[in-house]
Amino acid sequence: MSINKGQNARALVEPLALDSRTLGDGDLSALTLSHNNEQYSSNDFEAFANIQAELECMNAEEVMTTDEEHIIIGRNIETETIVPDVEMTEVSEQAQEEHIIYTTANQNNQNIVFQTKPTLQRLPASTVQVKSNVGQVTQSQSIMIVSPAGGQGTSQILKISHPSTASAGQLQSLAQTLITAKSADNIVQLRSAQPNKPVMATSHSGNITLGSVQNAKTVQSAIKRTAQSTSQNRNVYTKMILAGNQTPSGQVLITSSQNENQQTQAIKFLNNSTSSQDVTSPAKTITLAQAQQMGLLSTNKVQHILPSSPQKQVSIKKKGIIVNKLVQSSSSQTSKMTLVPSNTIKSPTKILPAPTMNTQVKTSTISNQQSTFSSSNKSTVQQSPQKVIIRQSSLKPGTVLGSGQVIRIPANQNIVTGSNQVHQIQMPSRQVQYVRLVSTPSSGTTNVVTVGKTKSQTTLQTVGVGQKLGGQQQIVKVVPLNTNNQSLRTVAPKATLTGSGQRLLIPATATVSNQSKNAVAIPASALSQLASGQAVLSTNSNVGNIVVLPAQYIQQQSADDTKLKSQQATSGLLSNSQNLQSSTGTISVGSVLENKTSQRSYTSVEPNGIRPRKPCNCTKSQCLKLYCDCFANGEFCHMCNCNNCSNNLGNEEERQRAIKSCLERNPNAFRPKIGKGRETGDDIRRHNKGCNCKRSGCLKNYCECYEAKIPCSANCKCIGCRNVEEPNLEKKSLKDLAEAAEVRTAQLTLNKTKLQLSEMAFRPPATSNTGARQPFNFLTDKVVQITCECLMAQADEAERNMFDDETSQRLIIEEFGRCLKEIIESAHKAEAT
DNA sequence: GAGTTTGAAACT
DNA sequence: CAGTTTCAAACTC
Repeated sequence: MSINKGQNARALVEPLALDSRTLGDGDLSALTLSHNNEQYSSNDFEAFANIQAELECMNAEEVMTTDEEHIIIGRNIETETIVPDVEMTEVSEQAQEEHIIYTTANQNNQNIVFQTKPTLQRLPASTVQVKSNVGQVTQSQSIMIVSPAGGQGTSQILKISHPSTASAGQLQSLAQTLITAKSADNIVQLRSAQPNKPVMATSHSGNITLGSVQNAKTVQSAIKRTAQSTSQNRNVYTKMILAGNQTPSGQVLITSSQNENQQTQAIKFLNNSTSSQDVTSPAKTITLAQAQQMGLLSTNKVQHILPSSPQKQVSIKKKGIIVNKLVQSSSSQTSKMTLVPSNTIKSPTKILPAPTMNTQVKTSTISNQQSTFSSSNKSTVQQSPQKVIIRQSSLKPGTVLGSGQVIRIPANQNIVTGSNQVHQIQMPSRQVQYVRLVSTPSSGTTNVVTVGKTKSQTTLQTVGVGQKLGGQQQIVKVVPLNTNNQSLRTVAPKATLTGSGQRLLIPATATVSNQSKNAVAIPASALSQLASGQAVLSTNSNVGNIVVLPAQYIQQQSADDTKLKSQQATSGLLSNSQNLQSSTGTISVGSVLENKTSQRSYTSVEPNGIRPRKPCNCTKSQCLKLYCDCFANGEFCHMCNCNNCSNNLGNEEERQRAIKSCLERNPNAFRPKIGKGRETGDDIRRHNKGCNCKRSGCLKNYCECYEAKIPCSANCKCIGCRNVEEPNLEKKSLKDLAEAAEVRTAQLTLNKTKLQLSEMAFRPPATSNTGARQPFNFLTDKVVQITCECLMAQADEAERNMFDDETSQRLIIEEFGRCLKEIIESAHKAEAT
């Protein structure tokens, strides 16, 4: 991570709907490998793990790609047995072994490696080890798929981009966290790949190698060896495998690769299914070219489907691999995915980005989010965005999935893509939700993704995306709306949108309108806020809707669903909520983050470190006015006590109108009120608008400045302000500090009042009929008021200093004289001008 | 927990 | 833009 510091990671979370109609069998079905007839059950993986355990000495296979992009293809299986997902990895440079094929040394050419079978190994959790090859790699990406060993539940896919150097410890920490989070039965193994050794996993995983591959280099991972050298442009991979033994605890497979060329990615699948088959099919790895040769891929149809950066992803576009794509953008960037915790956060969900983009972004609490998200339309995003597409195939109705679920793509699915990089995959009838994550190239941060699968009949899916921007972790969850089910406390998405276009619930900014039909274009600010936990609602008239929500919203829904549990006989949503919790809770991102960043647990602090907001109690505003803090902060009401609340997904239109109305009144309405001062330095926060307190002395929470724990500034129009900057905290007693603060407060108040008086006097509101500005013309009520305040302040100061009455009176009179003098002088100045 | 106070937001 | 009203949070009892 240290390598990538300074780079901002951007993640775009997109709902993807997979429409089987749009994509013919020739497209994605072709992606199915020859062995796709095989179906793998959860037991398969277990068996596979056993096998691999035997072969442990040989170490697991490693898929090596020097390239930045990885494509993951999941196959959808209607049966309970689950076919292992296919993994596609682009390989641009060497580093391949027998099974690993890389087609071209040219980085522009990107090969795709399909890996159908994950490599599993069983190791006691305590044996978690991370051995990573050391390279000068600046970045690496890993994809984790976590699926419950019991076969129940949905698998989760995690994409982790991380600096290669730091990956080992982080991965280890992550692995441990993941393990501990779910169950003790999880097995974690971290291996460092080493060149020159045959990759075990690939060998017995049955990778497909094309003879056409050239320059393939073998990369081997040796167990228990640390990479001694990352020599010569070879890819170095670190593999971490987390496997849950039996129980529905999730299995996690983590693979990280490192490359000296600054880009390495490895994708591992750990598939677990409910079926009882004992045989696991070996993983297959093929390049994209191979896939084409094999006829698995049609070169044409899929062409435009994949989001891609203009430069490096070209080949992929041509190749038309659609399923899951990971693109590593810039060489130096780092990204990381972790699981989003489903901890209880009782705070409203952020929905809306600030209307006007980019301008204020760096102020206040969301400053970290602002990094340079740009809309997908922008070229900057497209240069080398990281993209992750997570898709979930529908399951048979009634199928209960455990915490983890493997993302699958039905063979006949089609991907509809817009001009934007954001792609949408729709599965109309199934309401399967897909989410793709796109991170902008320049970002070098970590992404957190959690994918949870819900019950078949529900469209609820959670995807948590966390970004680590500016050193802060941010998590976003994507939740598809259940169009027909009310249990989500959300109203069915309105079909008002034309066609299947998706839109974002972003207030009134023009950027939204630019998005193409099927693509969701998230403006930079939107993404920024998205990263900070705001939500994006996209509605698709045809298909299930997906809402990007902060992690806590998931929990909210879980809680809400729990409430509904007693009410609804059909516990579809309930199961959803359970799945959500299980999926997100299986692997606690919070703990992961905590391990890494020592951040507080999500229970009390949001991922970005912001304390959760208090629930509102609005009664008359419907939570659609700025009176409502939730609304004012662009959040959905969540766990609030409000009445007749319309600040929720169910009142989208109404809410949008309210947002628009607010923006019309104040374009900055949704901007943070607390920004950073300009003149006094960037470190000082200030209230952008200032307060207007009159009676509280700005020392109670009525005062927004005081509430924000910032001193009043020149922006404030408060009267009798005592909320001034604290003096330097030295080694003084509390009494001394209090006295000093009091004196300072009085002085500042006095000075401020004088300044106001001066300003008032200098800008007289009235002139005489003759045009001459006489001093008395300046004695407006305001001036009188301020003068009185000056006198009172002087009296207070005298009292504080315990002057005697005579002295106090003298000081007050002197002050009065000073005020009069100032008024007169101001009058003369005005007259002169 | 009810009532009051307060100041921002909304309204005129 | 200023004054007033509305509103919800903060505060008090």
